[in-house]
This record gives sequence, structure tokens and C-alpha cells, in this order.
Amino acid sequence: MNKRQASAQKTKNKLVKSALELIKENGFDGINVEDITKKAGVAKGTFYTYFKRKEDIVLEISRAPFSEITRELETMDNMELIERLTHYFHRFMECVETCGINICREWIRDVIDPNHVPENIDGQKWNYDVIMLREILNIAVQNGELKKNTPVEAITYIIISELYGMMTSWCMSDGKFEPLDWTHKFCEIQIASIFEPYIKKWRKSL
Amino acid sequence: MNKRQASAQKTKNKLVKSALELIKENGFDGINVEDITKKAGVAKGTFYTYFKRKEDIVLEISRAPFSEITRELETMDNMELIERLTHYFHRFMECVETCGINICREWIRDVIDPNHVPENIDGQKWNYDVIMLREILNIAVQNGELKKNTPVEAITYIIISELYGMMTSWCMSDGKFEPLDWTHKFCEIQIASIFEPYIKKWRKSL
DNA sequence: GAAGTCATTGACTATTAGTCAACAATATTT
DNA sequence: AAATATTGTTGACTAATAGTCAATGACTTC
Repeated sequence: MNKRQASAQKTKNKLVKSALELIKENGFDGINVEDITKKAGVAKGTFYTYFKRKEDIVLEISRAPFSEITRELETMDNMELIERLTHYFHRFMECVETCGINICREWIRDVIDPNHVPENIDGQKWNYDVIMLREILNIAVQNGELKKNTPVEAITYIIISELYGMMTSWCMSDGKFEPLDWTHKFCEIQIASIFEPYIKKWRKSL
Repeated sequence: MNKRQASAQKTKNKLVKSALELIKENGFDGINVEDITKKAGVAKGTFYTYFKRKEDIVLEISRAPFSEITRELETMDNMELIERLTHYFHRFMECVETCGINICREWIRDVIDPNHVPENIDGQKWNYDVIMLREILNIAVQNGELKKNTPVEAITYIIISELYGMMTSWCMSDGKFEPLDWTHKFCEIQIASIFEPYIKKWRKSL
């Protein structure tokens, strides 16, 4: 990385950092591009060197942590399926708390909106978590953890809707209830009830 | 209602109807106030006689059908609690399908957003469904359908998150899966697993 | 029928997303 | 080392549109 590239990277980082702070505080609709660039100490035009549209910076900011967790799920392949998903729920809700309500709101708006950019900055698909979860369930069917007749597609959406449901109602309650507490109490029972009819064998005793 | 009031009502209806059609087709972000007024055949300024902000018309449009269903739930008090909730889920998802994806997207954006107006046009609170559901569960505890130790607050949010979770993932899938099919298959098992530890007695045999 | 009310109008202002030609700092070529 | 090319940076600019408001006139009230 030469001097010019390093300077560009630094500028972009400054923009992302400024945007993150401002959005956490005021929400995406409460700020404008000039706020971001002023805080970052650059001219307004510079923003558009790094982001095509105002929305793109918030996509980058809100997608990053959730994509990270989904990538984590992929690596946990030495664990029992249900144990793995329980852990995933837990990490997801941890992320919800860490990101804060304004970032979560943007994340939801992103996933439900048709105007999302088709690919992330690193070529990652926006609905990476759906694809990943489906893949993991398919593998579980193949290796005999789940029965052959498991409705993988439907269960994928159930799991996703459990996650986003908790997140949505957390936003609805304006962050008043505790997401982590939530997952501890209820996600096992939920996951168990979803999978109960399709579990073929336990890979190890629980 | 005199001639002037009737004319005003008619104008407002024209605005709502035009907005509904335009939003169903293009989504809220894809239209502007002038589109709405042009389609309704009135001047731009007229819009602001009936709505304070551009957002307010979409709130009125997207809230109406869902508030309607919640009000329905209130009247079903001759039914078994779980039966009642199952029916509520069913009606909710029916509404999701009827409203179409763009209205549902606005509804979600409304419930997760802090910038919502505090009250609806008819004085109804925005989180009417949360309040109503909590009330119904409290009554069930009082009349002995549910045990005294039922965590009403938590269960209220679980039910809400199931509903919005399904809705959110429906929007995510861009309307590809069938919400009604969904509820038929899964809502009973979900509701049963949530309530199982707290059911005290069945009011009638199922 | 005079006075008052209020729905309607459209030109107007204010805000802000996004553009672009000029500039400046760095990298490459000669 | 100088000339040339590349590319990050700038801020004045345009375009789009949300929201305002004084003037108008149709309707209501007295």
C-alpha cells in the first residue's frame, strides 16, 4: 500500500467512524452527508468518492457486525446443530445490544427494503445469513442429523424470522427489554419445538 | 355534515386513495407529494391541510388494517385463549398478503422508528397491538386460564416478535413465500410451546 | 346580503442529495 | 530530475422536493 492508497484508506475510515457515531446518536434520518464530512474533516464531495449514495455508508456500517456473526456460525461445525443455533441466537442478540437501537433500525430497514444494493463492498450478498443457514441445514440433512423430509427452506425462514422478530420487537419497545435475557429464556424452547419433529439422531449426548 | 365538510372529506379520501395506489406500486420512497396530489387532482398545498408531513399519510394507510385486526382480537373473548391467538395470527398474515409488500414495509418501518407521531388520527396509540395483547393475557391470568406466575410482559413481546418476525422475513424474501401457508403449518406449534408451561386449565375441551 | 369561515391554490423558500470541473498531491515514465 | 499521468480532494453548483403562506373564492352563519 503506497502513500496515496494509505491516505485514501484513512479518509474512508474517518468517514465511516464519523457516520457511525452520528447515526448511533441521531439515527440515519437525523443526519446529512455534510454532517458526516464535517465531522470527518473533509469536503462534501469526498464522500462520493467512497460511497455512491448516502445510504451506502449505513449499509456498510450495519451489515458488517451481522455478517461477521453469520460467518462465525459457519465455523462452529464441530458442535451439535441445535447447540450451534442456540449459540448463534445468543451472539446475534449480543450484537443487537452492542450495535444499539439506531444501527439495528437501519439493519432492519436494509433487509426489508427492495432498494438495497445487490452486493456488499466485499462482494458479499445482502442476504448472506439466509443462504448460510440454508446451507448448514442442508448439510445436517446430508450427514443424518436431520431427517430426509426436513423442510429446509421453511425452517430457514422460521429461524430467520425468530431472529428478526426479536430484533424488531426490541426496536418497537425502544430498547426497553433485554435481548440477551430474552434469548436465554426462550430461544432453546423455540428452536427445540421447531426441530423436534425432524431430529434424526443426536451426534453426542446432551 | 354540510357541503363544505363533505367536500373536505371527499378531498381527503381522494388523497388517501391516490397515495395507497401509488405506494402499492412504487413504495413510499418512490413517490413524492406532488405525485399524490396530481393523481388526486388537487394542488400540492391541499395535501398539507390534511397531513402535517409526508410520512403521516403512509402511517394512516399502513396502520389502519393492522389496528383493525387487533380490534377484532378484542372481540373474540368467547374463544379459548390459544385458539384466539391462533386465529389472530391467521388474520394478521392474511392482512400481510392483502396489503402487499410495500405497505408492509412501511408498517415495519413505522413500528421500529422513533420518529412516528405519538398518536394516530383517531387518538389510537401506535403500539395498540402490544397494549391490547398484554391486556388479553392479563385477563387470562385473572380468570384462571393462565397460571399466576405467567410472565405476561415477556410473552407479549414473544407473540409480537413472532408476528413481526414472520412479516419481516416475508419482506426479506421479497414476498416469495406464502404467509398463510406459513401460519397454518407453524403458528400452533409455536404458540403451544410458548404457553405450555403456563396453561392452568382449558376452558373447554379442544 | 353582509360578514365571517375555511378549503383551495400555486408560487415561493429552504434543505439537501448528488455533480463536476479545477486543483493538488502523489506516482510513473522519460 | 523533469515531464507526464494518475487519482484523491475541493466547494461551488444543479436538481429535486418537502413544506410555507398570502391570496382567493365558495360556502355558512347571522
